[in-house]
Amino acid sequence: MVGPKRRRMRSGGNVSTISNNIPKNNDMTGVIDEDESSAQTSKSTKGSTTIPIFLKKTYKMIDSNPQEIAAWTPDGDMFVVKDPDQFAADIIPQYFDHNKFSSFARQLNFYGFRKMQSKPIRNSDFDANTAKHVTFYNENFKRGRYDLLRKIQRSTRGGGSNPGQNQERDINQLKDKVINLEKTIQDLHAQQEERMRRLELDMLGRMEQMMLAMQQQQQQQQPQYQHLRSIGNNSMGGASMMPADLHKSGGVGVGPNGHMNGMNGMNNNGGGGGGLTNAIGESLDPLPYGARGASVSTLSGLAHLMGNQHASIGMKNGFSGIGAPSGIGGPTLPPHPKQKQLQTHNLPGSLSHPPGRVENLRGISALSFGISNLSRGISSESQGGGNGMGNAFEDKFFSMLMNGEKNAAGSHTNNNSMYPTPMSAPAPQNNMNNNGMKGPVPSREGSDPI
Amino acid sequence: MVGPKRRRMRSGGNVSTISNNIPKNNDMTGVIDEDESSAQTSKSTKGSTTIPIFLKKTYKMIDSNPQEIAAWTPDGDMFVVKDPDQFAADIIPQYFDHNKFSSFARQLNFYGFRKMQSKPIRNSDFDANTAKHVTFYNENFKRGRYDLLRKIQRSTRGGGSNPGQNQERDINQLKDKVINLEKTIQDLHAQQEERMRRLELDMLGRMEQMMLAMQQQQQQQQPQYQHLRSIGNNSMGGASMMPADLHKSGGVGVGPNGHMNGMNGMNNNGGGGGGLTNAIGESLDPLPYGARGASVSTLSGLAHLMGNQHASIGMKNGFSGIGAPSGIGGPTLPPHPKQKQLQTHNLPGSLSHPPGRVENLRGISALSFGISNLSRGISSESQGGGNGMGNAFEDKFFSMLMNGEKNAAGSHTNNNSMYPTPMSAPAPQNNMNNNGMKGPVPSREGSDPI
DNA sequence: CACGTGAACGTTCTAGAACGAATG
DNA sequence: CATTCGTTCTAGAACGTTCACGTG
Repeated sequence: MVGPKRRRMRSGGNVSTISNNIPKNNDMTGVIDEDESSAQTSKSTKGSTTIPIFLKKTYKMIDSNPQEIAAWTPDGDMFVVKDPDQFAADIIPQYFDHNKFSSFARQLNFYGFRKMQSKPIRNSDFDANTAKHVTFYNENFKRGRYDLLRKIQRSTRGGGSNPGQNQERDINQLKDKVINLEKTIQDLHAQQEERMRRLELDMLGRMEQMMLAMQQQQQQQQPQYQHLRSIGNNSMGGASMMPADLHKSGGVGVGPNGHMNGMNGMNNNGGGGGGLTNAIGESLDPLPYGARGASVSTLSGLAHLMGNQHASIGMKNGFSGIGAPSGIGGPTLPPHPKQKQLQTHNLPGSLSHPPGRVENLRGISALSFGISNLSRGISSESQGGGNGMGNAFEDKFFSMLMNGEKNAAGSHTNNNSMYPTPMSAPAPQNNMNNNGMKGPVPSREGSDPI
Repeated sequence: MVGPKRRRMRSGGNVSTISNNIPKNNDMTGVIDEDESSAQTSKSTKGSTTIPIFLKKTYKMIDSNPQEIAAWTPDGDMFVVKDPDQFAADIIPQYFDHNKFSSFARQLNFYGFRKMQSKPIRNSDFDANTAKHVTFYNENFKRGRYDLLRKIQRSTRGGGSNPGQNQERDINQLKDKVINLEKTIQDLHAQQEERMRRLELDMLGRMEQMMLAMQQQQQQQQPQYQHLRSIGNNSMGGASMMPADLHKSGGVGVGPNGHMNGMNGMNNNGGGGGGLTNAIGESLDPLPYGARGASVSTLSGLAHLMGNQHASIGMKNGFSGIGAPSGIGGPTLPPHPKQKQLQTHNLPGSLSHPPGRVENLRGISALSFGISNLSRGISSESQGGGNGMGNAFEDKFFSMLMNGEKNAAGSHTNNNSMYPTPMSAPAPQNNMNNNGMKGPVPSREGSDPI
């Protein structure tokens, strides 16, 4: 094969020339070749076993050349071309069909070799003797490890010595994953909002209902006579009403029982779905007393509250949500929620909402009516009761905030880990700044003086 | 230019990769290199490990230069160039291909170093000896911590020349990102529950308030015919009413029990729902009527509130949804808004909770009383009037959610540093603010002492 | 003015593309 | 003719060095 020429030298005449020069005996015989010689180029076999000719030649070249021109590094992990010019002129042509160092380097490149930096840390270290040195490294190209060559494959080929490819795949997969996760998160957010919205609507609806009911009752009652009647009849609406009567009359099982009864009555009304019942049951636990009591009395109270006096009270809190903002007019009604929110919102800017609610709650709590108790009871559920009324709510919010923060925090940590590396990250500046800014800096100043 | 000619070794890819892999002949001997050398071959190895040549050189430069010209600060956290001119003229050229201090500084800049201020605060403090001193600081550039250098990366760099390393880095980053995202999702799930609960509590609290207010009003108003009243009260549905009566009359189960009773009544109305919310919502659906009845009685109170006097007032504000909308008689009001809402809600079935709740709303909506208006009014506040009723609340909630999300989000991206502290703060608002605020502030200023 | 950053230009190394040659 | 490899030339990416600009 090699024998007679052939080889493409290709390009310029020089090369060719050179090649000519070259005897080509190539024979990189020695340890190396033999075997393959035949195998050679053909890709035939292959599998991993096939060793590209370029590698065989290069290995032999480094292994058997004058140390002054090219050689293995002391540890045998890399090879150094001490005099590229001479190497190109005298050595390369002996093995390849050209005499260009760049072409040799390109080939090394195809096979995954890397040029090692040769620059000294200190220029002073610069040594004319080594200045020209060019070192190449390949994980599987080491002195005495001819066997490793089979692991090296040309980059353009499927093979893959290049880890890069696999990694790329991984990267793409991960990117897809990230995209999906982000999407999921967005969906979750959307859902959350949706739920909250619904819940609010639901609550509002309920409130309306209550309002209506109350109004109606009032109307009915006013007539005076009716009430009684209503009782008998409507009773509740029954539901609740009924029980009441019952209780009275019978002195029913006041305690829980009484309730139960009442409930039952109610349930029947509501009756309906099992779901309801469940709900009810649960709900009760939490706020039982307060809630009830509150609610009961409440109504009338509300009017007041909302109305003039009370409202103001609520307002006091400061937040207030509700009443407060409303200022005068608002005064009466507690509707507030929003108002407060608004206000709060404005203030904080960022967190606006959450706080707002909290505040509102507080305002409410301020009312200090039985309600407050209720609220607590409620809140207590989640948290634990003891706190001041407002507290409960506040706590909730806090916790909420906390959670939010936590997340953030978590992210931080995590992120940190992430970012560090990432340098690549979009905003380098940020990274830099942050780093620089934070911790260290401050402390340091003092030091300056030095 | 300057020095020896150009050498640039190019740090680029090589450096990194190479450095790692490389055995080192490079010379950056000294303490420095060794480590890397081993690193081994594969370029794959660690991305992070790569240390830019600039840093190696600078480290070595500071570490091995005459103390008179450049040195570490006493604490080893920074380095000081005592005589920039001499440093530029004599030292820089030994390591780099130029002799300009500004170029050196520019590089330091790329790697995140900050120049510490050395100016004296008082003129009198001026010291000719230190006047020229220039101090640079980098969180990961400290005496005896050569290992930290790997954490420093060039700001502009996308990755290094080495694809492998870069890819690895990317992969790690992506993996971290995935972890964070997954965590975020988990948190979101957790938060969702929490938020819903809170929202419900909040709403319940408000409702209670209203109830109380109404009751009070009622009482006030009614004084006349008390007998009826009791009834009337009861009416409420008994719920609330009942209790009242009971208390009065029988002193029934007073205490808690009494409440309970009331509750029952109420609950029934509102719902017995367990947690207030749930109970109510649910209960309502089921038993609309009853509820109403109950509520009605209550309502009366409300009616008043909303209705004529007070309510109207409140309404004025605009917010308030309640009163305002209710306009005159609650009843009169056009319920609509909600209905619509409800409907929409219903649609979504998907969300488990929501739906249920929604439905409740529907029931309510069905009532189509003035209440609906009320609700709207309320909602409107937050948003601005025009929207559908629910909007206001929705907005709030949304915003709330948003905020929460933001935080989370923030965390991902920015926050890193920021949040850490927040949690502690008592007031939610504060927290938020703090968070945002914090991060940055600290950073630099201190340093400047100047 | 000082400091930090952006932009321009040069250098180095790696990778892509084009084309020839050899093998089957 | 299809495939693979060799050889060149060129493009891309990243860092290094300078110079200039904006902010305080």
